[in-house]
Amino acid sequence: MKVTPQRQRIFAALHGNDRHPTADAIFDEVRADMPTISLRTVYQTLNDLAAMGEVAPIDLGTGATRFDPNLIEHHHLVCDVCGTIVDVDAIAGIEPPGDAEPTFVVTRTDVVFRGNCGACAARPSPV
Amino acid sequence: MKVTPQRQRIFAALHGNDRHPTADAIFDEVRADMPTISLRTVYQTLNDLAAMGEVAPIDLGTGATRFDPNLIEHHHLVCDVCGTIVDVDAIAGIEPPGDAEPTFVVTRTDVVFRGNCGACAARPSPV
DNA sequence: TAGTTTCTAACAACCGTTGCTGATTGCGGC
DNA sequence: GCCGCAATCAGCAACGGTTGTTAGAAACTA
Repeated sequence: MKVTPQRQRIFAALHGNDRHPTADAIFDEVRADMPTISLRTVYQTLNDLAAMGEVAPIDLGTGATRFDPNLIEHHHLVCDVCGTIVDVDAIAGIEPPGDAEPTFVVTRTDVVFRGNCGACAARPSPV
Repeated sequence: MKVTPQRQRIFAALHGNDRHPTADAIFDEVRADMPTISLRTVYQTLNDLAAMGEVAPIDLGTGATRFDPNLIEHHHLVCDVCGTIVDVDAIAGIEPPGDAEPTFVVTRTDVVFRGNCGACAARPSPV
């Protein structure tokens, strides 16, 4: 895997960002420096990084896949109003009730808390 | 909201099905009885039912929105190999760590256990 | 029966993503 | 320095899932 300027820039864009950007957001940011880069390259690089375990792709039901440079196990708060995503520490001890599907082997547990972030909860409902 | 044959059939297809079908799967099933129904009508009806709270749309990262007639709060097991989805009872007491984002108001907690279902775990890895 | 409202079907469009392809780049060997 | 190979990149087209639009059909009301 070669270290190309495109990849360096994409990698940097991810790690300077705790907003869980979409591929499109990365594309916009990188394009500010490299006007000729293509969206295709961004997708390709993000998928490569994900395959190497350098970033975690997450799908929070917001329509587009997001990429998370935080590799430590954690969960997410998602604001239904503004779409903001916030990391929270993983919670220990979550597992399926023992009487359900005892043969299922769990390899990952995704927890998403949905609701309103502080700013949106304080604000009166949007008109 | 009128009760039309199309809606009745779609509603029935959902409630006779615990596989969390996609709109497309519903479409195929209903079309067996009503060859002229359009995919558009299925989507529209499913969205209407969801808006009324009669079914719950769920996005488990499988690419398409699924519809769950089970309205009681519950979580899901998702097999990474065969895509099977199984309901499990909700787990009490899951909430974000108290020291994180204390102003966030949680309205819903989605938990997805990913891994291998019994059949897929038992089977030797697919060649 | 005419008017009004609701629903349906068909089509095209949209979004996020990926397959394909030809051009480009970097690197090792000679 | 030159050649050939392999990897990469950009651009476009295409794909799956979903929704907007619209014209026509159906049902309900007065």
